Amino acid sequence: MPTQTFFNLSEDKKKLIIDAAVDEFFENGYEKMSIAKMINKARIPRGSFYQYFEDKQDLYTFIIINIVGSKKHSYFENSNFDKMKFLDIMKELFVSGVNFYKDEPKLASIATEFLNIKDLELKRNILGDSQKLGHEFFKNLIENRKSRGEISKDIDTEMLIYFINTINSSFVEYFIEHKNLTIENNDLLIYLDKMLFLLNNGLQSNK
Amino acid sequence: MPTQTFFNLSEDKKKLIIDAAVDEFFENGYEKMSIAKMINKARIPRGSFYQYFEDKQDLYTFIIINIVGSKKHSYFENSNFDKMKFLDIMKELFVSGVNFYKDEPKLASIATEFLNIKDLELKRNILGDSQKLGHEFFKNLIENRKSRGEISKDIDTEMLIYFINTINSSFVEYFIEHKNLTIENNDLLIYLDKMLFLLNNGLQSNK
DNA sequence: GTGTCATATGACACTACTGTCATTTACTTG
DNA sequence: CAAGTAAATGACAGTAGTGTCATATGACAC
Repeated sequence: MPTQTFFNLSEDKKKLIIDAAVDEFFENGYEKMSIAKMINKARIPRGSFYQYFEDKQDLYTFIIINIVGSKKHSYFENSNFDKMKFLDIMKELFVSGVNFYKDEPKLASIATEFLNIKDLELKRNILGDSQKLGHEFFKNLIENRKSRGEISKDIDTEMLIYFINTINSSFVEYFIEHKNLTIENNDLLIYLDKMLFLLNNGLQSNK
Repeated sequence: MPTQTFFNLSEDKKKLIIDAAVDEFFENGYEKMSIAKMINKARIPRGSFYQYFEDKQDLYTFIIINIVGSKKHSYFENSNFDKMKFLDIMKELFVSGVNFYKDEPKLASIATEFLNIKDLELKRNILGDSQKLGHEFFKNLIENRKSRGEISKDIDTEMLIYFINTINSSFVEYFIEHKNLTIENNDLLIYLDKMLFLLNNGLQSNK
């Protein structure tokens, strides 16, 4: 976490620093991102950076949790899930991911890179216990829907959670690679409906 | 591609170099992998390396295509797909991925990292046209199965290809993270069957 | 105005590489 | 063996960073 000195800075200066850091992480990824370039972009002296942050990981942790995490969260929070169909919740989850990407492409990109980080030690250092929250949410949701008969009890919950996380992140990646898909012209929603159709009915679709 | 000088080396020396390079790529990933460390491990002089390879990307390309690619390929090649059920082909695809990981964990790891590379330019440089081969294989397979009535024609082919690729790589990753799953004690196959069940029947499973 | 504290600053020493090149060595063949 | 070619070698110059530290500056308190 940054030092008190950093938090004492004016909002403008903090924003200047964070923006430059986000740019650098976005452009070069965690590994190749260089503090030298970032302080150059933000036009702050080298010494100052080390007065604010311990090192690159310290800066990254702050950005992932306090910048990326908090903004992303706000996109998937406001609905009354209890009354919604499971597939509609999934749809909203996927769409909120795309909307986040559209509004904050750099932050979304950084988030995606973070999710794909192989170094689990680093990931754990950064996330602490908050990684479990998403898992709990899905687990409760799925088990609730099983009891309502909306999801077959033959489906393994853990497997379905993994499955959903996988296709969710791949859906956003697919959107990024095919940027001509947009929510506005509906192509994206058509694609999404195809995917949810497959998820719901399986290959045979003959119910 | 390596120079003729490299190919002229004895098999032992080539193996020594490739093994050291594979180790380094495995341990540090493409970005952080250092030629300095690798030549140190292989105990070849710096000048020699540059007599064999142009640079890191040249070495990487060679390893991806001629070492990883060719070995991986051999795991999913020998069956008579035409007579098999679609789900059994999928099963074999997933299992062959796990078997490859078990026999060649470093190579499999390098392959997974390669698939997740964000720099599409680099990826294209390395793969050339061979990236399209896998896609064609699945496309033919799926359309063939649609005409046989094994897969519903309501399913979008492109989407299904993407879907399968996604869950395939996620399946191997899931296996890596849960190493207690093994083919020997059947846990892995049970998990795989659950996944294929979901893929086949969808969430409702009430056909 | 002086002391004190927080903060700002950039030169510096250090680390970890990369790619080159002049020189040496080894191998081959007439 | 002598000449000629292929390959091996490691010192070197250059690049791109990291983290530190002595010093400078500004602001406020008395």
